[in-house]
Amino acid sequence: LGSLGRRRHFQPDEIIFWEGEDPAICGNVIKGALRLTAVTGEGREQNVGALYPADFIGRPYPGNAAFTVTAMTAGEICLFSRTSFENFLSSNPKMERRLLMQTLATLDSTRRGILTLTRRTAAQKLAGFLIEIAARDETACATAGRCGPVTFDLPFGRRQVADVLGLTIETVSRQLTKLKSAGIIALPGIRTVTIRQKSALQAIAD
Amino acid sequence: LGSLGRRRHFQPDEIIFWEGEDPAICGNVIKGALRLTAVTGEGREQNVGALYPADFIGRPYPGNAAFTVTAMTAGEICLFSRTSFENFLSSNPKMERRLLMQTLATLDSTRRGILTLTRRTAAQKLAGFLIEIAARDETACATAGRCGPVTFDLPFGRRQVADVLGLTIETVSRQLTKLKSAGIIALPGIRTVTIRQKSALQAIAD
DNA sequence: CGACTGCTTGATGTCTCTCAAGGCTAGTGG
DNA sequence: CCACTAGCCTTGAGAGACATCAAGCAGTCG
Repeated sequence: LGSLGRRRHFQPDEIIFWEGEDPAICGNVIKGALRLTAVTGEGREQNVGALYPADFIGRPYPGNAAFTVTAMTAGEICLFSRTSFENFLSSNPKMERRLLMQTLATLDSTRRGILTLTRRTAAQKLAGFLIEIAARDETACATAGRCGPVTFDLPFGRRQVADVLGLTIETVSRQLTKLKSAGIIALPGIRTVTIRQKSALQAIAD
Repeated sequence: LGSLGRRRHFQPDEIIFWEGEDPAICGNVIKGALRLTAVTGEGREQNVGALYPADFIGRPYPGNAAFTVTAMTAGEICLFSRTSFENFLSSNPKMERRLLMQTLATLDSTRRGILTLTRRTAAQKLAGFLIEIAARDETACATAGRCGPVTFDLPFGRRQVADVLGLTIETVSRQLTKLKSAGIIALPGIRTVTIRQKSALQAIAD
């Protein structure tokens, strides 16, 4: 698929695209995680989406990037120039269809995310977030037993968790300690989380 | 384009698709406006998007509808069965590309909407909402002078405004009366709004 | 050791929700 | 024509959740 692309590695917090510029390139995530952020008038950041392996990045057609793309973890992307990508799509209608399906799926999950951000309490957001991260981690590692406690690393710090969930770092921290006090999770390391009672966490997430 | 589609008219509050069913049809909006809503665990509704003429509706590939589609106004849609639509796309790669571009644009504006819903106060949300509706109405009618007061009808009631903005009807009502008291808007009718000081409204919206 | 960064914890404030009551309008039936 | 009812909107009082402001703590790097 991507023999005509150029591989590029990235480090955490590296910025791939800036909001407002026209990068004229697009590509696919191969490894790692990136985030899309927009900035409010007051200068606050808000994550509006995340990109994981196989996700599409950039815009295949002219226009300024609507969001800044920043690396959350180390990883790798495969970049194409826009023109070569367009040519590729034109000659591979199947790929174009696949891209369309994927974009529609992303749209659905983005809309679903709106619910999370608007109609949930901080506790619900955080519980849901932990479950989601754990699931993503679990599929990658497949180490954990179904019922036992699951341990994983958050791919980033409190600030970024807060930006994803639309909260402040203080609220994130308080909710985490509350979950810890309740015995639902443990925090063996600063970025390490152990889910001790997944059912309870699920109940909070609703 | 749509000679193979079936026309269907709809009335306000008519439900086109239910969340969770697999409608096996998709189509385009021709006239009117629809909204996509999701329901929280507690039974509260939240608008996650709106559909206007030329927007795509439904899913072109198998899968349950992620959201309920309800008419906001009277209007008309052009519906295709999924299979005929897929065939159409396969034989018209240009249409498929157009649909892809449109979906990407929708994704961008949906992500942009997340900012509005998470990082803005009730006053900011409502001010921005009024400006947006006014602009949409204005382009349709093109009656109003650039600087003078603009009068238009809200396409729906307080409850739906609240659902769009992620607020309660009480908060919407309070913010409206506050704007009225400040002389920024007038409310000649229950669903009619006059913008008296657009610049002030814009300043509040940020 | 001291500066720095990221996390936690506390005190206070404010915005919005919730609950509750009252008003306006429209439609209905006597 | 006038109660009467039903919806929708407004308005108020109170509570709760989260943000903000402000320290304090624990690692890390020079």
